Amino acid sequence: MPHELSKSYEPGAIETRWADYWIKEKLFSVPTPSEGRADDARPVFTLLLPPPNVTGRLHMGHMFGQTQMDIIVRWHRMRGFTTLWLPGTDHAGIATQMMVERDLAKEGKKRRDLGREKFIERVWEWKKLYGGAILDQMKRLGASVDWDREYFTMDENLSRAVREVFVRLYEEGLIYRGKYIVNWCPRCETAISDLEVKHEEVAGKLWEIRYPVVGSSEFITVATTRPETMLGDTAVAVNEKDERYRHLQGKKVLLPLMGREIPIILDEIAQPEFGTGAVKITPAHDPNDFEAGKRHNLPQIDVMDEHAHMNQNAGRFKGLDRYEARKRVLEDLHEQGFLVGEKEYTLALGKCDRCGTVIEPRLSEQWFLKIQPLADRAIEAVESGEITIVPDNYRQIYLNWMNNIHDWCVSRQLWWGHRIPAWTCINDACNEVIVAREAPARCTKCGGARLEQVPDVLDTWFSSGLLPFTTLGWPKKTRDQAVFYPTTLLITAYEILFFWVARMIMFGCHFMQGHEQDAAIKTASGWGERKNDSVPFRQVYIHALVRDAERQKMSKVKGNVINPLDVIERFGTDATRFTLAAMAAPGTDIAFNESRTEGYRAFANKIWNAARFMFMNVDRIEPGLRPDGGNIRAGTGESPAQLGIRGFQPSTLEDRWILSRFNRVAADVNDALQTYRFHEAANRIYDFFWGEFCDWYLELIKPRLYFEEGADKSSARIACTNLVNLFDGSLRLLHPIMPFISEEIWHAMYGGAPQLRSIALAPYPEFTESQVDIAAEMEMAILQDLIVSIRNLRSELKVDTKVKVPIELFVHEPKIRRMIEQNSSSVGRLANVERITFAEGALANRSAVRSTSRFDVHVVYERKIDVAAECEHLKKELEKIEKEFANNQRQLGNEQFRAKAPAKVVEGLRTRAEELTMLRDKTKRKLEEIGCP
RNA sequence: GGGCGGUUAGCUCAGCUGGUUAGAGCGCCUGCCUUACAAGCAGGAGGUCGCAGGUUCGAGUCCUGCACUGCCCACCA
Repeated sequence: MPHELSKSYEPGAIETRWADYWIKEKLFSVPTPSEGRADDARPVFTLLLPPPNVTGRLHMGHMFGQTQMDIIVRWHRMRGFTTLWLPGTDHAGIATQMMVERDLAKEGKKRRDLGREKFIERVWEWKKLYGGAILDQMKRLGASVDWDREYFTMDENLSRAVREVFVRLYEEGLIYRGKYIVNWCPRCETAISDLEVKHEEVAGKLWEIRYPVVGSSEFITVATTRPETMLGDTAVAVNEKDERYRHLQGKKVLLPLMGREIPIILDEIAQPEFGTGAVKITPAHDPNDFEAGKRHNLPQIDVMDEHAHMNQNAGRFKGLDRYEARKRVLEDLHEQGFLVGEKEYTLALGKCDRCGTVIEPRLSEQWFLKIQPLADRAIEAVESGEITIVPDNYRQIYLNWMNNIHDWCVSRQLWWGHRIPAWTCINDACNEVIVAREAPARCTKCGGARLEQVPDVLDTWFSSGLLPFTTLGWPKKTRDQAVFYPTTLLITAYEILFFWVARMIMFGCHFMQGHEQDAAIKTASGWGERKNDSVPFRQVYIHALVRDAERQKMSKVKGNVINPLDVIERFGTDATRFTLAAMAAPGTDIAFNESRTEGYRAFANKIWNAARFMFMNVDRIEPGLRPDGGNIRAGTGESPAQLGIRGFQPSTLEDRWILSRFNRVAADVNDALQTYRFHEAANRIYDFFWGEFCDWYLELIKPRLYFEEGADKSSARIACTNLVNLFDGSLRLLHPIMPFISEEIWHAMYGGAPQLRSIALAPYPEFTESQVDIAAEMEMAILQDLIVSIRNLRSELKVDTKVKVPIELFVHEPKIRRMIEQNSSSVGRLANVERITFAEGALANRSAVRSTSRFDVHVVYERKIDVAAECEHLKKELEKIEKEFANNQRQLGNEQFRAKAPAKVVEGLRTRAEELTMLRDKTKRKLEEIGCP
């Protein structure tokens, strides 16, 4: 049966077909390995997908991350690991709630119009409607996740685990409830954590207001960037050391506009060098003032409501929005002569990460996680190397953050999320708060039956921080945990290092303390020591960010978001993945550039056509021929030597050469992937496949394939076998980066071998030393040099493409001359040469000659060369040689260099010196010969 | 206010632990529809590696300073 590949490469159809096939065949599903099963002998590789927001849409950042994950995952699977990539989605509290609220707004409704229950129902509907989108998109990317284990952070079992964690932490005294200043978003109407506040430098003002000192004609001047908060002032602080205010100790000031007498206190919050040295204290509206207020027992006067509108405590300003109030306060202060200064001032304004609204520090009752004990262990885990962070510089960033961590406000005044498992007794004035796994029937204090669950939900990151173990069945002790925990690796973007990675480490170390991975499980090598199995993962790889072609960070607001599906639509998933891989040098952000993708689509097309070429010949010469590589299975104890190219019978120079080159590439690619140098892996494969396999090898074997009618087919058969096996190996090498085209061609090659389900399960090529042939590589390099030299001369002499020219060749070494003689038909074919005449002496003093240290080659062609152009060329050439030679001699003449540089380098320079001398002399003679001035 | 990264060909980027002649893709120029591929083939032009010092036998690579640029972190009014 002839192999079928359509004439042109159309990625769309191929890619969707294989994506469906992989899922239908459950190719990437990993059943729980049972104890003592043979498979347990295989090492385990586990990767948790950073869960995208359930209602999210795929953007280039996702695709970038997932491409890298998929490459690593497929690579491990092919290398014989039991490979689990665990997918899921996050309920994304604020983000999702906002979307649904926006949707409601179209109907002119607010969430309170519906009420909590109805609203949540609506979110679930929304989730059902849009929730699968991102997963469908992932399928299009070819992400080889285990779809059978897909989770959602609000699944019942995960929710139960969240409650369990909360209750345990509460019982351990690590979760507490209290009234503190938190970051409040007036638009989202909820508290948010420090991490969710983004600071932005803006030009603002610093106003100076004077407060009259009671019982004196003096004033004390304070400075503020938020004058409206003065309505809630309960003191003015000055520094003890500040002589200017020493005499005011114990006195009071009359708060303007409010007519309230407030004390002057001594506190180091006031720094003499800053502003006037006196500072207003508003304990209900500023975290520093809050602390100062506690130190001095000051009342807390909250002058705003949850919308940041002024409340009854703001007197006549009640009802005004905070900025309107600011304006009016300033006007009034000015009128009454209290406003004495206004300066330009740059301030770092905190904004809500989600909606951009300016944050209001607000006094409110919240739940906090006492972080220090957790952080201590999380620091230890990284410092001790139980978790390694790559690239290394993120390690310090992580440690800095962890060392300066504050308690985490985990409660949110939202409706969508895990509701805090706490109940308030509303029986009379009891107010007892009960934290429990399930709703209690009676109050534990007063015995009353009227209990109400706390309305708050938990920060989204609270539940996602638990995923490494909750997705494996925690709190139950499961076989999955014994096998897959700790996960091997985490690949993620820097953005969520603190939000997510840090929390997972804290929670993992805490809740999995004492956990031990089944001793029979071999973990992947290269991921640090197995000292402590409570960590959620052994290594974290932080990848860079994708920017647009102008290096701008992509954001919906800017409208510069590149939709990967558009790119995929035009160039194919494989080409898009290859682009991302080829640009993914660790550490640096990438500017997504479509012209690259276009180039890699051309690469896919090149592979496609090479495959068509192969099939054309196989069908003609040896129909039914299949490669051998797929018949060996990964992880079955085959020695590495057997994982190279199988069934390859090197019978010619080009055979020996390509086999050797292939093994070098395999070595480099494995090496590159081990250290996340995706770009290097991609480039190596690209250069090999196009630059060596297609440009040289395929061209060189054509004479063997195009045998004469009735001639012996045996060398054609060998050529075919080699071709097929090499192609098979190359596809396997390529597969992690370009899974679709490799699968398509691979199946065509193995057509009718049903036991081979997918190239994704075939072994990954490894370096096989016995297949390296240094002599072949050297000889081939000379041959390539010769062919290129002839092509150069032809081009300079403007020889018509179709004309075959005779050449004269002088080779110093007999061995090399013999080698060229043996391969003269290759030279003839690839350089369009009619016949080769070997000269017995050097050919340097002739025009139309190219020289290297190994040979002189002369193209015999009657057309007169362009003397002027040739002169210019030769002069330039000579100049270059002289320059290098001078440099070369300078170094060799240096005694220090000869003494200190490695012998290899010195020797290299000496050899080069000889070459250069020879080339210089030849070039000079040529110049004379032609008669250049 | 701290910390981190970038600056290499017209454009987008490689260049790992310092070592002989700094690479690729795209674009550009020349010639080819050569029976796998014009999404191709062959050849070519194009770079004082941001600036100034330093270390070294030797610096795109290490150190210092500067300039420009981007990012992150930060409860000083």
